[in-house]
Amino acid sequence: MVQKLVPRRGRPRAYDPDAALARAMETFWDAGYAATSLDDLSAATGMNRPSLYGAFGDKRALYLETLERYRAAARAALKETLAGDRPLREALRHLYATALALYFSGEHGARGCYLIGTAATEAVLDPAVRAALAEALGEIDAAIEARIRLAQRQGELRADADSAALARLAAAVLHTLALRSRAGEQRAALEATAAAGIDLICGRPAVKPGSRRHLRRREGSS
Amino acid sequence: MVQKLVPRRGRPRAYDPDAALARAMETFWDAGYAATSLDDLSAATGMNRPSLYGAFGDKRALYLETLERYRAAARAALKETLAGDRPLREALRHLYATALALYFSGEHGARGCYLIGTAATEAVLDPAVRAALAEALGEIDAAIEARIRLAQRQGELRADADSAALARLAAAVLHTLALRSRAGEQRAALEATAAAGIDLICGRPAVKPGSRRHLRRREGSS
DNA sequence: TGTTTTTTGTACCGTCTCGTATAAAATTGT
DNA sequence: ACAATTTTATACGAGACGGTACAAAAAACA
Repeated sequence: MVQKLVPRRGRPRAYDPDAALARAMETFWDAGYAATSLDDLSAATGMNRPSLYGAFGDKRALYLETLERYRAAARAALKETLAGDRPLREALRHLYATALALYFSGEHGARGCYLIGTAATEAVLDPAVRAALAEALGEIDAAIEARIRLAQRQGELRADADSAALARLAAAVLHTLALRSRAGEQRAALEATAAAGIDLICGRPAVKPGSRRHLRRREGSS
Repeated sequence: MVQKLVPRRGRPRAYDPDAALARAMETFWDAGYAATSLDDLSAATGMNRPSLYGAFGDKRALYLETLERYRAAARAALKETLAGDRPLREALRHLYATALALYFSGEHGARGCYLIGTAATEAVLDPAVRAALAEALGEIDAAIEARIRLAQRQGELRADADSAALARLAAAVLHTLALRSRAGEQRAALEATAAAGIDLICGRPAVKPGSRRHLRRREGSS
């Protein structure tokens, strides 16, 4: 990653670009894009304004780069948690646990998902942000759908289930965790909701603890 | 509602406070709280800045009032769509259809839910916004849970299902619709996701169209 | 008609905003 | 040691920002 092989010609930069990007992301994450000033970013990264400009361009370009950075991290997390070496239930449990750990990692309290906390607001009026958000959501859907199809091939889930629809609902659980954590809900409540979502998606209906007698299911009325 | 009974003493106000509040909300809805300036609000409402100040207080107080207005509308919509005069499936279908109609009603394209589009961003650093958001989400959960319990009493849903957990997952479908519409997803895709969510919650598994042979369900692996 | 009361419209203030110009500092090459 | 190159640091400028003072306007009261 670090290509410091041939030393550059002039004065060496006093910052690590990727670390600065991470700090900038932290700042946007708490306050949102619009409420974060260049002074805030300068203070968070330790870079003064001209250096910020030279490294990333203007505020919006910097923000778009943080979105790409977050997407790359999310991609890696999806690949790791949804690996095919364990049952689908375990994979989803791992996915939701990893997400909650991230959503609750803020210094100023829980802050949820970076995309939902910052990009969702800008998405209406900024096409680039909207595109990044839509692509990120699509990647999550696709990764979960691929894992569900694997579970279907392995006989964990009935083969005629709509894997795409189920994946989008599994992603919906992720979305609600992100939103609710940002709204201040307790982590234990979100863990319970994640577990209930897994039960619903993987085939066991949500049942009040203490009254799970038999697991057959009523059919819908229509 | 209108108490114009006894005419006030001084010069009559040239605006309708509630209509102005609605216009202000439209403005926040598109751009978010932080990116909306008082000039934007002045232009949208037709009120000049001193009038805005006299009527609502500062920008934040005005925003908090729009949140209350939205919550009141949401409360009314929940009551209407979740009425007990039809099956749960129909009630949820009506709820999601009403929500989608709202989420796609923006002038600058779909904008999703007002709370998710604006309040979620401010919630981390503004306790009042966070409280309003949390209470609004709680009201939605509670309304859906009450409707689910009714369905259980009427035998539509098995009585030992965890109504609170199911309600939070039904709300999660609402949250994902709000987010995805703001991300630019097509309305038809969201309608399909809503239908799949109803199937999952009310008891019929999501099945690929064209292969719904029998409706029995696999059990979870654990 | 004149006084009182409330709202409107304009103009303004201090502050913060983003972005940049400019010079000093720190390195490589010769 | 000196020139060339790149980054840093300070400082600045034009404009937008939130919020308010003040006088004109429009109504009810006397």
